[in-house]
Amino acid sequence: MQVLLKDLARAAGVSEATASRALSGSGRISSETRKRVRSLAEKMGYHVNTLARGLASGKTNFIGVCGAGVLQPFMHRLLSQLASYADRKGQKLIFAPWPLEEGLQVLLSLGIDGLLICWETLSADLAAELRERQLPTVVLGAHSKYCSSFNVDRIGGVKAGISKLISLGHRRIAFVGENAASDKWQGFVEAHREAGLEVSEAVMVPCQGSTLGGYRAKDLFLAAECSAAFATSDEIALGLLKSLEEDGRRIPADYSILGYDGIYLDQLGRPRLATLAQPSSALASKAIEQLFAAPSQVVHQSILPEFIAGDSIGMRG
Amino acid sequence: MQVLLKDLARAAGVSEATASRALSGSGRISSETRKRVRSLAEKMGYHVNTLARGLASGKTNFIGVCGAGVLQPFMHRLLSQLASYADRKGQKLIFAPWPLEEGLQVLLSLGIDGLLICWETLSADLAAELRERQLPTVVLGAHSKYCSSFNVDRIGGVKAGISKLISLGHRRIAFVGENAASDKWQGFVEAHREAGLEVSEAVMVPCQGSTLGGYRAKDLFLAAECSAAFATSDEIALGLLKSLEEDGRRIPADYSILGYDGIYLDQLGRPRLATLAQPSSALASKAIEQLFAAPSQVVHQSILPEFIAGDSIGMRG
DNA sequence: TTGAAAGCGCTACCAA
DNA sequence: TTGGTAGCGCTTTCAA
Repeated sequence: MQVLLKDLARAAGVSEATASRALSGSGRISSETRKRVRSLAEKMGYHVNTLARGLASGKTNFIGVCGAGVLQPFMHRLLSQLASYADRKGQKLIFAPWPLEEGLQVLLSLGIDGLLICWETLSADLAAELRERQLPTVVLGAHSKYCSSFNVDRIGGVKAGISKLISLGHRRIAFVGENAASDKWQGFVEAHREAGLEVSEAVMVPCQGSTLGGYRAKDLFLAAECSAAFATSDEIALGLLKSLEEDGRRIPADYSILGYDGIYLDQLGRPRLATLAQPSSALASKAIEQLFAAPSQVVHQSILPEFIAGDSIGMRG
Repeated sequence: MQVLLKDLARAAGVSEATASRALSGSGRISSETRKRVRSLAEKMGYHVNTLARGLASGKTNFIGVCGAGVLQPFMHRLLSQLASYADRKGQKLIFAPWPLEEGLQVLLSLGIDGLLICWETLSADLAAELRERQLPTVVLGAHSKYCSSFNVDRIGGVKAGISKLISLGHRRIAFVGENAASDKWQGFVEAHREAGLEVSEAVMVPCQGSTLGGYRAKDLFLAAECSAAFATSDEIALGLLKSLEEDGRRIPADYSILGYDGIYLDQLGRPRLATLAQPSSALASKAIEQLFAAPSQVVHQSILPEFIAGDSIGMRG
């Protein structure tokens, strides 16, 4: 049989109320009673029923995680960081890897104490509902009008990466990626301007945001006559790199390639793609911190990606 | 304000009991009342409180997913397949990507209706606890003594893959991977035996199960004087491939490489690694099916990985 | 087919 | 510091 609170209370010779206090950590109670009840709970194999506790207290110690990115490759690092920071606050992460609206309903009906939305923005309607419930919410990897958000400073990150390429002697750098990536394009342009270089739109190599896209972008890239490429995602970078190598070009001797995201940080040893990695550790710690900060404080912050010096960039040949 | 069942009932002019019946789909109730209550619920934005429903009914419609593999790269496909099959049964997946014991406690205290354990086996203790709670449990990607399990037929899969290499003219194939992979080794040997070929232990190239491991295994592989390599994971395969190409060898002209797992199926276009992909779709549908089958029926099944003919294998040069 | 009422297991309030 | 008691929001008997 499942051990219930009343069984525990009876065995300890106290009331259910006292047993509950002993376990929950709050409440006024003698430390001796607490110790006794807790050790007994362990011995008897008692575990609170989360459902009942949540219903009675209105708190579940669950933090819901949803949003487009939840199952994306570069999210592994972020998710495990989030889980570990949350753990220190005694909270557990629950993932709802579905479309935002749907995932949100599940999470809300579970009585989560906080919500993290990853790589997606919040509609006004949803924001209103969340506000009404007073649910602490943080948006990660995007900006939100409605709640605290920790965005990635794509402009600054790309700018720093491109400056690095320029300092390595590259004077004509291709911008390979989906056109929509306008933040990244802006950082790209700013780095050039700061170095006193002109940027022609001819260095823009449009391609789909996949490895295949990068693979197919080779001819356009070569036609752009650049000595280096900035790819707006690591997938693109890897595809392009592969395709250039198959063509007999050497990386980084002939061409330098800089990626974005840091998807393979844990996986690839050498040769490692130089990339602008998502600042997952900073994002995670700030997000969790903010979730438990004064709820009235709405904070917006942008965090720079981390420049990872890999083996795919070098001095201009 | 949050809309509660009693608000809905009052608005519909029925008792809470009736409103509850109208929503839950079971219970005897006139279809007219049901329709009225349901449309009203939608209009008023009513959502059941999962906590309360779970507490009262003992059912949550949640299926817990835990085990070592939950956040591994090749699990993406499996997890989304699981989610979609579960959805058809009106169930939602909840992920607990922590060490098994810990994740299990969270899930159990949530009152899940079923449990999927991925790529891990169940200890006798845990099995006993699950049995006591009568929680339908299925183990995926491993064999279990204690509950239904759908394992991957690694032996048969590798055997088929190696036979394919043999049919392409390869007579001496390296086995690159961690030594622990004994199922795979067995399949490797059987394929040779069936073809009337001898297997020398000299073709065993031990290496760590990472891209870096594969990258470093190059010299040992070359020393083994094989025309093809079977790597026990795609990471290893990719590392080895990369390292050989850097060395000026052409794949598959000079060497054929076959991987295992299918981690990049969705991501990489060309060139695509030939691999033995985890049979995620079959695993997912069978697992969900079994979860709702007669609980007394314990089923054990092994499913063949899917052979993906990529561009990394070819006729012996 | 419906309504009234008794819980599900726990926490929170009040009084002692 | 403790115990009694009234719910949390829902489902599920049992009668009607």
